[in-house]
Amino acid sequence: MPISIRDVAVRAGVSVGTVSNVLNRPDEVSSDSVERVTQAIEELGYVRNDAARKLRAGVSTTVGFVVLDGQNPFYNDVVRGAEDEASSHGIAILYGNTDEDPSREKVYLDLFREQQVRGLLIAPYGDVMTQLRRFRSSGIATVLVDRFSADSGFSSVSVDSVAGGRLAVEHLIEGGRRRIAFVGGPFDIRQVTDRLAGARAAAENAAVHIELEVVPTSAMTVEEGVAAGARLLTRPRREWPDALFAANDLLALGLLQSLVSGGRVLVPDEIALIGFDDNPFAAAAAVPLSSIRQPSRMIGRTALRIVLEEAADPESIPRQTVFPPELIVRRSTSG
Amino acid sequence: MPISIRDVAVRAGVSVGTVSNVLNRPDEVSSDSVERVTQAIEELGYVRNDAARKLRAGVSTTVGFVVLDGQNPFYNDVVRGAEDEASSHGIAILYGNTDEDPSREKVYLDLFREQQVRGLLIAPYGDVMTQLRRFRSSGIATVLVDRFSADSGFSSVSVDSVAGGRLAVEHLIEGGRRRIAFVGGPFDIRQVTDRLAGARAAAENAAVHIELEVVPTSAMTVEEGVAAGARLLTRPRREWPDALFAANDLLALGLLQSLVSGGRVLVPDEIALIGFDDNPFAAAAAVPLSSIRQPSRMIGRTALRIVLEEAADPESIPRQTVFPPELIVRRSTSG
DNA sequence: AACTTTACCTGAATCGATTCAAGCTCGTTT
DNA sequence: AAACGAGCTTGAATCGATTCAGGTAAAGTT
Repeated sequence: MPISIRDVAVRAGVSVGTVSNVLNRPDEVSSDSVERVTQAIEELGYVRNDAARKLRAGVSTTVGFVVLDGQNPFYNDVVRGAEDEASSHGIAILYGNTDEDPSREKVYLDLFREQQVRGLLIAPYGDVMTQLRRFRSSGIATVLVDRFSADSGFSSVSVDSVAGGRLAVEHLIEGGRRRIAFVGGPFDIRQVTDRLAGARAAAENAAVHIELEVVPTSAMTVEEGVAAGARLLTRPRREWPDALFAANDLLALGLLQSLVSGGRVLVPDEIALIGFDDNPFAAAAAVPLSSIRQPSRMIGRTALRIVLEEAADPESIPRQTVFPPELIVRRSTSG
Repeated sequence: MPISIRDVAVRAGVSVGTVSNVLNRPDEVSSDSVERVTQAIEELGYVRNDAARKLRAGVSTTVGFVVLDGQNPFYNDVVRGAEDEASSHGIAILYGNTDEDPSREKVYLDLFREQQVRGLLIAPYGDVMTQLRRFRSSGIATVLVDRFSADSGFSSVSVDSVAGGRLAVEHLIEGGRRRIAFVGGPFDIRQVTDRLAGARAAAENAAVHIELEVVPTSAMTVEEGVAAGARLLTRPRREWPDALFAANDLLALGLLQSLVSGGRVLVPDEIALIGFDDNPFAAAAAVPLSSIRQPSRMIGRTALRIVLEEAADPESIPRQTVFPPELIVRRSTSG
């Protein structure tokens, strides 16, 4: 026997219309009624039936968030930011983690469309543009997260990865490093190529000559980092780079593990190391890791705010929001 | 102009009742009708309006999951397991991270009750029993995750923390350690006291004399681990314990950082270290961390399965599912 | 031939919150 | 005294999918 607005109305001695008004526009109701209704709600433990509300008023109180790697702390932080903003608007988040699997991506998009979410945030992996256009034609506002896409016609919130790459390599150069290796891949991930582009720009603009080599990986995981580190160390010592820039902190943690285990390499004395994302575990590594911080919570917050605005105003024009990255210096580059 | 079941009915030349039957019990409809309706749905790009469905049929296609620490990889894994199970049932997950804040916990519970979720999974922090009982009286199935609670009248899925504590300390003793410190806190978290109880049991049952001291912390974070490690190291060397058992891997990572930074202590030679949770970053630490693994995905999967079963059968009796923990040995204890 | 059964289909009632035209009370204006 | 307006309240219509009593036609049974 769930309690309906009718029960509340009876208890408060008013009509259902008045109860609804108390809930939605309390200023148009006498304070006497407001009080009686509020009390009745309290006593009965009434909660609005969102399904009925959604059906009649056509407003949804959920926003979908599809994330491509739920295990990566960076995305957890982004979600956390979105949550903060959402809960202050009384909005709940439907969460879907695709683990870089395009078929899961599709499943979630269908599911969320059935739910008629108010809006959709997505950190896309595969080619979801077709799906997303269907969303838009259903009138569901959509914002891309962590992916800049001027051409797609969707709003986006991301960080300037090129600037981030530049920051990282400039920092290494300032620290006196001259032989730098970029470790990352695969190269069909936009963020990877952007970060590398930034690194290249920094190397070319430097006042001194910089050697920049690329050490490709097949994924951005700790394991791949370990493997890449081991490969580097098979070289004769004088061919080692004197600094590594990893495309994200998971890779960097793996590299670090390879380098320091068994006391083989002194970090940063022999090789400096910088990552990307400022993963909370990176600060806690054996040698605390320098990194490029993305304002992850802010990204989530902003994305949610934009999606709500676009949901409210269907005429709104897609906009690209780009945040600047921030250099975080720790021991791994400041020997 | 969203497309409704009525549009589909017109297009297919049948009644709305038949369309609904095609959607929900296709075996009671002639194959001819099924085909015509299916095609009409396809052509019109119709998707069910879940709000109307929920309102009338009272069935919900979402399950709420309230997590107490969204930053902890352990919970991310649990959520991932729940997701897997959920999406195979066409169910979406409403996600709420409380960050150990009881007021956020309350907000989410209200929000999810408004949404009339099919069921609720919760890794509770504060005292939510009152709230939860209200859930149950609304007929919403509820399962506690990562918290055993025979008395509460709710089902639960968790790991035997006492056994885990025992495993950890037995392993340390077998490795020849005799002066063991348990690092953890606060002690109003059930998992902490359970893990300590297991540690105590192992120490008491050992064939040799074991000194077990308790080093309390005010939270289970990396920072607290670092602080606890620093405190330990202020003692004269001969008063150091020869092994540490941290109540979770975040603490252990912090301890490790304190111990090894600057080459102060050899791990495991001088002090062995074991954690709990088998956090993926623990395997990648400077000294790979031994730990007690919880079958986190399995926990999530199972919890979701149970909550769906209970939602389907309101007469069902609450049951406690307890998984065994598993010892994972890495370098930090096997010098 | 009269009946029962089977296999489908139909369409109105229903879920609960919102909305809005219409109504009611009082105090104010003419 | 009649007319008016401000301030509130009321209750029926509505959203779209589901359900179910009732209906129909064809097949099966006696």
